[in-house]
Amino acid sequence: MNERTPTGPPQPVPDVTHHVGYLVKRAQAALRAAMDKVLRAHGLTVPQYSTLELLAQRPGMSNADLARATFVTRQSGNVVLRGLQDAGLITRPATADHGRARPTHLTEEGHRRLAVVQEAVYAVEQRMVDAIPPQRLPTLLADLELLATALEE
Amino acid sequence: MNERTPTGPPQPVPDVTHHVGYLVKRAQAALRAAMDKVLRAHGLTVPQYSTLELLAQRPGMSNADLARATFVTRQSGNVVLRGLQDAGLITRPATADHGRARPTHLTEEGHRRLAVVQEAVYAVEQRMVDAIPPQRLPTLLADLELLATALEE
DNA sequence: ACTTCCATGTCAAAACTTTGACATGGGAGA
DNA sequence: TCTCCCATGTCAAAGTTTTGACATGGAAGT
Repeated sequence: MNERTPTGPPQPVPDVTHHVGYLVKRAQAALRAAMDKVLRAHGLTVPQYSTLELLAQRPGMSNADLARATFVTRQSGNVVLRGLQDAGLITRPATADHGRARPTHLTEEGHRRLAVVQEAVYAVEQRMVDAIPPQRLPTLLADLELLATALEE
Repeated sequence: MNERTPTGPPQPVPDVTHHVGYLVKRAQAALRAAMDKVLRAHGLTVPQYSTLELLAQRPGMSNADLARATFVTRQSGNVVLRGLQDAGLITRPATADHGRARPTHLTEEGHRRLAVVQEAVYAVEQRMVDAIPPQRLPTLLADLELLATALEE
């Protein structure tokens, strides 16, 4: 074992459940469950909601853009868009004006549905924000971004 | 808009990609991709690895225990265990000694495979740890746990 | 002892996601 | 201009996960 360190004060052994990776996974699983729960009441899935939210802020994103931003494949993104289109929440031009990318936009109904759902979803976000000491929140956001970029490069 | 605040110094508008929820999702997606990449080389999936890791630290966990700990359903857990059993990495008694729960254990081969894979996986964990200023790491871990528990209750 | 309730294991079907493949449009560089 | 390369959209198949349902073993309370 370790020769230098005498048996110090009782410290919990850092098992897997205290690793960064496990905690990130756990937080995400809890988030997913909470979002699923509130979205189901409005007949939307998490990827569908995420897509609406992104389109509200950056209208004209293509399927490939949205897929990257929601962390799924283009093929999955396509399924999501089809569902939203069938529900009348988004529109896509039948023909691409430039390249193959077809810019997507929210319909009036899409904006309305999003506004309604946002109340519920933001409440979930708020539960997270409220759980963190206010002065630590900016640091937490920065650190989460550091984790992501460290793994993405 | 906001009447009190005069236009201050240039601050980035907090769009969706800066919300806690989005960043947690992004970090987890990056983690998943990184883990998949290193595990694929060893012929294991992420749930399979997670299961091995948990069993190494807490031998005798049942399928239901493992499913909860790896954030999947019992049914998915069952598939994972079947795969590991077929690969000879774990053993499950054919009959339950108490209740219906069948305690699972690593085989010798399971321990060996885990030891090999751990090197690669811990390198991924280390990339995350290295990205965070050391004095902030304990706080980050604590905050991730706060996020999770806030959503779980 | 009996009933009720809960957790577990498992089967089958449905839903969702990814992998693999291919065609098309456009830009970069010879 | 022409060729090569890359990104996009989409189809089909495979793989994975969840939803739903059911049977069984034990524990708690009556």
